[in-house]
Amino acid sequence: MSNTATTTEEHALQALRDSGLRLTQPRRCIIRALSRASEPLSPREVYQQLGEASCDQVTIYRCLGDLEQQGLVHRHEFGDGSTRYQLIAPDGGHSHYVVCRICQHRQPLDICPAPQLEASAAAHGFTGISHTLELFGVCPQCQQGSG
Amino acid sequence: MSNTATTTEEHALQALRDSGLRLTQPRRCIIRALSRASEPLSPREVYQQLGEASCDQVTIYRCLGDLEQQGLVHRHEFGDGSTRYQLIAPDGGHSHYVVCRICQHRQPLDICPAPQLEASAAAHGFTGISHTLELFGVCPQCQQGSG
DNA sequence: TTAGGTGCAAACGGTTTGCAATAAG
DNA sequence: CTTATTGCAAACCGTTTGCACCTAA
Repeated sequence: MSNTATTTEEHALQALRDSGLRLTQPRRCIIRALSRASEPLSPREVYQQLGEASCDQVTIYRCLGDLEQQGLVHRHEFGDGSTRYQLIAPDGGHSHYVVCRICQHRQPLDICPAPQLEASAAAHGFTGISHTLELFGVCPQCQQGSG
Repeated sequence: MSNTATTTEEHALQALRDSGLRLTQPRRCIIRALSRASEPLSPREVYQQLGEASCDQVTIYRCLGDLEQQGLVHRHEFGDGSTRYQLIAPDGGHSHYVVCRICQHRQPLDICPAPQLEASAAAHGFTGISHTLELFGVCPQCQQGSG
């Protein structure tokens, strides 16, 4: 897992600098936490990851908001009441999931209809397009358990 | 706008009956409010629509939850802090929107990658699949104002 | 008759806001 | 130096919960 040309983390840091936002300690830590996560993280989860490098939860909310506005993170709404964020790769890469309605288990999928969607939105004159996409269903295990 | 074979409203009422849920006054009114709306409605908006046929807001939350569980409404998360619901047509029809990040204006789109998505989720053994999909961007008018 | 549904009031919990103190550039 | 950013405390507000009463079937 050594870094390639430009890691997702480096990309985010550089983009922050370029956008004129200050590269503060909390922001570095939050970006690092996101980059190390294997799944999208909620503000609370980021907070828990931080440990000693901790900062106030409010700072996390604000930072994640900034990152989203800069198009550096992808937002997920898994329907459990809290928003989660995932660092977007330099090439725009991100994930989508199917969430089990019963046990909340998340299965990442290998699809993203983004191009098609963005074309449709662009046709109406919209720019700077992003999206949110989640699937919900009942996972194999929970199907057994309940009939 | 006279009704065809089966209106979306009738379909929902029948489905509720079939599922064993009781056809109460509040549920009828809420379904009617949804069927008359030209856009997805939040619990609060449903409440405001009801007028004299009013019921408690808590009842609306519960009813919308039931309808979603029965797969009769499509859930939308426009990112403004409240969930919105849209009655699903007998043929499964529903909409997706691009929401302007600046003025919150919503533009309905004519696309839905559902089949592709569901196939992907089904490949992982999930059943009873539904989805949530929203696009975000800057609308033509707001581009002029700030650009 | 009898579950399932509803209303009311109160609790919950994620997120936002105001403002003084702090640190990045 | 200057201004963006942070931390703390408190407010916000959509949503959920507990429980007694009501009503569809």
